[in-house]
Amino acid sequence: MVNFNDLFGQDNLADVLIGLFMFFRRADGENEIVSAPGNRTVREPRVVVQTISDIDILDDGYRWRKYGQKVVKGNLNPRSYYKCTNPGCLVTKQVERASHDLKAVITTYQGKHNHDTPAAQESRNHSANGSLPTNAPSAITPTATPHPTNNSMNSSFSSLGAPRFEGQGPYTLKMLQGAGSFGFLEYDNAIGSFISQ
DNA sequence: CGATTTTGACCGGCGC
DNA sequence: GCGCCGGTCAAAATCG
Repeated sequence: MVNFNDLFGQDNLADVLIGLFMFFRRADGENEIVSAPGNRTVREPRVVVQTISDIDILDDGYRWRKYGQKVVKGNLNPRSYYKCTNPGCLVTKQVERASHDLKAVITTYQGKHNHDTPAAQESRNHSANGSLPTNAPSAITPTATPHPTNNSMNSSFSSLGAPRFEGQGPYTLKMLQGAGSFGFLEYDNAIGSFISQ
């Protein structure tokens, strides 16, 4: 396992974390309408994070236990399923690499942690831990400034291999140049229309 | 020795 | 009703 601190302390980090994009949307049942058919039990917030990394396991400060691995259609690479090991925390995440971009690791989080990050990392979490992350994995915010590796990594996620993003919550991510700042973009139904049309 | 990974089987939903 | 597909379980193996 590698955690962010380790990552940022090592040399191979050079290629590890360049751009990071997160798209999130709250669906915790507050303002979200989940009565639409086909949207039954899956209404937890989903966060899709794409990172550029050589390694698949990006430790975001939580502890995960792998519970499955599957090869999904449209992607040669297997997808791994992880669960948060903290008691009472049902957060899951799945990690897979982009179909043809072996450097792109797509991590999909589901649910919210109801506990603090295991006291392992305190990577400049200037924010008060009192209120847990609302819907964004705050632990993932890269602290170190990416390097000026001007890889024009504009792999637009046009037809991302991620299936089941149709209809309801198409969260996608796009890459920016992580020249020290990352952006949040919301592709509300852009992909949705792309698929359903 | 406990925790975690591995890997195949199993299950439920969906489309045909 | 059947088969495909994605997701989870669970037993054995492995790691630290």
